[in-house]
Amino acid sequence: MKLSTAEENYLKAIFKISEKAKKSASTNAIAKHLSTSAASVTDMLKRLAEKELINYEKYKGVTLKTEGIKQATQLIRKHRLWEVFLVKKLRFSWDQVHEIAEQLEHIESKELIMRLDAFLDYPKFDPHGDPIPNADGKFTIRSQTPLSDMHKGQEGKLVGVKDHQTEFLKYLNSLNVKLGTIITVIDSVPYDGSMNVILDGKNEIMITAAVAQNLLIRKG
Amino acid sequence: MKLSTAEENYLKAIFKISEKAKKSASTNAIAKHLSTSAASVTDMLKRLAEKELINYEKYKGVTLKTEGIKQATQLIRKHRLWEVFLVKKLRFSWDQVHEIAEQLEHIESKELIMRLDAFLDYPKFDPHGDPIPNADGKFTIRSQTPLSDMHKGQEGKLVGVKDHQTEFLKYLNSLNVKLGTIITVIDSVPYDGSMNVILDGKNEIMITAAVAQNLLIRKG
DNA sequence: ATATATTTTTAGGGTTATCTAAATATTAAT
DNA sequence: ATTAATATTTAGATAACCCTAAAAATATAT
Ligand SMILES: [Mn+2]
Ligand SMILES: [Mn+2]
Ligand SMILES: [Mn+2]
Ligand SMILES: [Mn+2]
Repeated sequence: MKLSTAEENYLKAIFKISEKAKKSASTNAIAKHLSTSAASVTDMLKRLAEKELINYEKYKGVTLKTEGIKQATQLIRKHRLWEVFLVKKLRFSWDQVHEIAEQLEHIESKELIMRLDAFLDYPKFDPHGDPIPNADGKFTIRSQTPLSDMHKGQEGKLVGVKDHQTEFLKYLNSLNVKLGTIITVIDSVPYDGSMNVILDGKNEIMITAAVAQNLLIRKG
Repeated sequence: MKLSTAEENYLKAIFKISEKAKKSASTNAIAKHLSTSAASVTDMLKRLAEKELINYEKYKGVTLKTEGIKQATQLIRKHRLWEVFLVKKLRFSWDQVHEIAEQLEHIESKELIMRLDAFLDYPKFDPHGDPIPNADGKFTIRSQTPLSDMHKGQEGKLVGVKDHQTEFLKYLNSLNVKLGTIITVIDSVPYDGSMNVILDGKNEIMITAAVAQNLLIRKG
């Protein structure tokens, strides 16, 4: 089934919202995610339901049907592969690639994605540490903990970030925190959740709770 | 100025038609080029004229204004750079890349094109031998002659093809004719314009006039 | 020069994807 | 259980592109 860019974006939004909330996506949540009006969302939901891509009942929120999941997953696969390309091959910084990948993900060609995947050597994770679904839509699962849940003395490697905003990523750049950085918790302040950590066994820095919540660590 | 995909395609069509015909582009020529109706073309021409991208007078055909030329040229630059990427990096065959490049050319990011250009080592020609305009819109000019205009005993290198259709390119593949192939004219038949040629000093083959007209040779 | 053929434009519509404002349904609070 | 707040849908428009059929302008042929 050939979908429009708008339809694809809605499916991806529904996928991401229900993945995070672990329940059906509400009209307002979709509207917010896509920076559009609730009325426009209702409009589109009717059309997506008509095409059998989603389960939609008035006032009840939506979930993706099998074909909707497949389409959303493929879109995410394309988005993340392109992000890898932009960072690994074109040497973009991880804070510059999301917007461009938002466009590239809609390019339609099975062959292109197959070859891109091979060219990049079948990456399993994107530049933000997000898993890249394979051609069958399977995601690699990885055990990870938000830094904010770790305790004094614990150590691990930064494997992902929750927040993808340029602002946040640039701040991490300025702290010299990147994927692969080894983070050791020196202590955490119960009062405000801030933490003192050591990066790669070298520099000690202070990290606020807001930042710690968005850093995903693989312990050990 | 931010243009829609449709607007960009019209500008490119007008550019190519007037380049080839060396005069203004007619409504019908544009319609044919874009496989759309003449009515739709008139509709779009009004909008492009409104945006000061073209010179348009009812019934008189259109030419591009400065900004229209700039936009069309940049689009061609992007198309051809992507084609180089697809062939050189993703190992597509030259007959498979045009359709995908038609999509990729509309991705908007100055930075992306700059980096792609560098990644590809600043190519001057695309996989079909067409010149890639530089960032300022300048095309490299190259002396070239259709094989059909060459005479017995003359020799040269294949540097481009006029016809870009998959059908034609696949036929060339089957003849083992590619860019860079040295072609020596053994003789040409005045009756039907067909020619006998030698490829890279090895195999002798026969080429019809229709094919010879679409092969561009740099003599010597 | 007039008739005929061709090209181009206009008229009238359709689809997709938006929007704002108003109406209705659902949820939360008293 | 009403009422108030919030969420969602409907109503009515608009803009961008596209269409076919009909009208008008231009080009060609006799
Ligand atoms: Mn992204
Ligand atoms: Mn990412
Ligand atoms: Mn092409
Ligand atoms: Mn080309």
